[in-house]
Amino acid sequence: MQAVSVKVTLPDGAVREYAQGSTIEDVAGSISSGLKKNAVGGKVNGKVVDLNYALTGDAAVEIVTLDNADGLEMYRHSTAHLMAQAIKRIYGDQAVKLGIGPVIEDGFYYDIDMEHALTPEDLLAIEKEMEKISQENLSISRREVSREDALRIFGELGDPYKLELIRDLPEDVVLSIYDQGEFYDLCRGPHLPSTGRIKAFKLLSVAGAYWRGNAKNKMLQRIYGTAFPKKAQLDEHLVLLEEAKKRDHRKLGKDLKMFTFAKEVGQGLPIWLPKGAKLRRVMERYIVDVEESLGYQHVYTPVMGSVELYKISGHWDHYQEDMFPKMEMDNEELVLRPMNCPHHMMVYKSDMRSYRDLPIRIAELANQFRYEMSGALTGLHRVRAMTLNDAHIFCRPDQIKEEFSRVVRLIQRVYEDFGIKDYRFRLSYRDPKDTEKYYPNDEMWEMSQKMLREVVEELGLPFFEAEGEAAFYGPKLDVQIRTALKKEETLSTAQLDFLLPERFGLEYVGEDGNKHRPVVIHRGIISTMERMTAFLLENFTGNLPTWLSPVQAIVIPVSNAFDGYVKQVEEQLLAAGVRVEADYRNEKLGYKIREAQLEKIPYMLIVGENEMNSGSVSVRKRGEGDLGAQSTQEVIDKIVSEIRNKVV
RNA sequence: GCUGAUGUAGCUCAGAGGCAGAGCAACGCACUCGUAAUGCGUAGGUCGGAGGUUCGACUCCUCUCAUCAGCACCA
Repeated sequence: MQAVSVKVTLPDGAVREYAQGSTIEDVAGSISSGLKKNAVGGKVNGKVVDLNYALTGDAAVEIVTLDNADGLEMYRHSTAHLMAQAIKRIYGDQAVKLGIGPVIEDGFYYDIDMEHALTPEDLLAIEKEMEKISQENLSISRREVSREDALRIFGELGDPYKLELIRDLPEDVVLSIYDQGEFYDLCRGPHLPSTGRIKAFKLLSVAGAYWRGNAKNKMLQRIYGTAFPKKAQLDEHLVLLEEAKKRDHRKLGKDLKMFTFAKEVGQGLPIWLPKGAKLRRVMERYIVDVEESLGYQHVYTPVMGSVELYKISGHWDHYQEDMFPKMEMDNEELVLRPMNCPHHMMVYKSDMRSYRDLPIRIAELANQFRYEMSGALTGLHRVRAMTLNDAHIFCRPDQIKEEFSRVVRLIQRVYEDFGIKDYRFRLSYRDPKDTEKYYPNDEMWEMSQKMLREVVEELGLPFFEAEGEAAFYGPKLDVQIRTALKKEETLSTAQLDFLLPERFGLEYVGEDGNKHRPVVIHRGIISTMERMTAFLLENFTGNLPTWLSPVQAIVIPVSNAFDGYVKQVEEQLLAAGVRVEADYRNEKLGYKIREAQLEKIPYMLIVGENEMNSGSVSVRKRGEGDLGAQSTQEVIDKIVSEIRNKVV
C-alpha cells in the first residue's frame, strides 16, 4: 500500500508532494541544503509553526528563516526562554516564578517574580549563563498537554502566574509546553529548534511592571533584552540606541540652553530660557496668526476656576486626583485649571447665539496645570504646567463634518510648515467594558464614534483604531508621534463632544425659532508648547529650520580688526528682521565657528578684510559648510526668503 | 504613585573610611588670528539634603529630595 502523500504549495506557486507526516525541515531540505540549514520554522497556511511540525494535509508552506520578520520573532521569543532558563539556573527553579515573556519591537522581555532584586551586574551574570546554555545546544521541543496536566505541572512547580494564565485561557485552546533541557515553559510557540541557534543578545534593563498591567496587582521584575541573528546587527542596534540618547530633547534642551528645571521652582515645572522662549514665541505668533486667518477668535481666560465649574463639566468626578488641590477662599473653592473647556463654554454662554453665528471657534494659548504623578514626568513631554494651543469649535450638527475636515487640514498645514513627516492618525474610542472611566450613555457613544469614523473615512485619512483611548466625554482623532526614545505620544488631537454642551446647557436659536444644542469639537494642533518643543528638538536633532531657530545667523569677524564691519552687517540683518548675533570675542576663527556649529545656528557669516572691502560676507551654512563670499544684500535676501517660506 | 538605579565644580565624568580630582566652560594675561578647540595662569565644591555609626564619613547605615529606566496614569 502506498503511503499517503500531501500536496504542498510553495510561495513561488510550485506544488510538491511529500509523505504525510513530513516536517517543515523535510520540505526545506528538499528545496536546498542551504535552506535546510537556515530554516528555523515554517508558515503553514499563514500560521507560524516549529521546524519539526509535521504536515497532516495539503497546505501552503513557507520556510521561515532568520532573515524574515517571523523568524526574527521566533528568535527573540526563544531568547526570552533562554533568559528565563538562565535565571532559574542561577537563582533556583523554585525561587523564580515566571510571568509572561513576549516579543516586543526590537527585542523581548520576561516578567519574573523573585525575592532577590536584580541589579545590572546580575544581568551580566545572566547573560553569561545564557551563553553557556546556548553552547549546550539543547534541543527545543513542543508537547501538547491537557488543561488538567498543565494545571498539575505548573501546580507542582508552584508557579501561580502560569496557573492563572492557564485558568484564564478559553476552554478550547490547545495548551503546549516547550522543553529545553531541564527547563520548560507554558508557551504557544513556535520556537527555534535548539538553543544553539541563539547567537547574539543583550539584556538591557530591569524595571518593575505590574502583573497583567494592573496597578492593583503585585509588581514583578521585568527584564528587557534584545537579540539578533548576527553579532554585527546587535552591535549596530546598540549604537542606534546610543545615538537616540543624543537626540533626547532633555539633552538637547540643556546643551542649546532652551529650558531648565529647578528643584526650587518645583517638579515638572519648566523654566523657558531665552533661546527656548524665542522658539516658543515664534510658534505662538505663527499659530495665532494662522488660526485668526481661519476664523478662530482668541480669548484670555483665567488659569483658575471654581470647583463648581469642573463639577458641571464632569472633570471633577473624573480627574480630581490629577488636579492640584483646591484652595478655599471666602466662599469659593478654586483650583488651578487642568483644562480649559469649561472656561470656553462660558465664553459661548456669554451671549445669545443664533444658528447664523455658528460655527464659533474660540481659541486660547491656555496655561493649565495638572498634578501628573511624579513617575510620569519626562522632560518637556510630560509636565505639570503647560500651555495648550487649545480651541473649542461650537457648531450645528450639520457642520460637524466640515469643521472636522477644516481641523484636519489645519493639522496637515501646520505639520508641513514644521516639517513633521512621521505621524499616524489614531481613532480613539471608549472601552465599552470600562464603565467607570467613560460617561455612561451608550447611544451617545455609538453615535459619536460612528460619526467620527465616517468623517475620517471620507477625508481619506489612513488611521488605526484604539479602544480605551477616548476622552471621558467623547471619541478623539489623535495624531501619534514617536519620541527619540521611540515612545508613542499624542501631538495633535480633535475630539467630538456631545456631552459638555449638554452639561452646560449650551443653546442656539435655530432657523425654526426653537432652541437647539450645539456640538463641540475640542482640538489642539501644536499640542502644548512644551510637548511641541520637545518634539521639534528631537525631530531635528536640535537643527531647527531657520524660521524656528532662536538665532538664525551669527556674524563672526576673522579678527577684532573688523568689528566695525561686523556691526554694520549685524545691523543690516536686524533691519531685515533676521534674528542675528555677532561674536566679538577675542578668539580664533576656528574656535568661534566650532561654538556656533555646536549651537546649531543655521547661518555663520564670516567677515575679514576681503569681505569688508567688497561689501560681502562669507557664508557657512549649517549642514553644508563653507559656501564662499557673497554680497551681503544677496545673502540677507536669501535668508529672509527662507524664513518667509518656512523652508524645512 | 510603584519597582530599581543614579546623584562629586557651570557641563561631561574619574575617585574613595584619613588634605577633593581631570577635561571642557568661566575669569586674567599674551597672541590679532581665514572656516570645528592658541598658549600660559587663576578661581571654582557643605561630594543632593537631614540624621546616625565612627577617633575620623564624600565613602558605611537610615530617612528624605531630585533625576533616569520601566510599569501604572495621561481630560
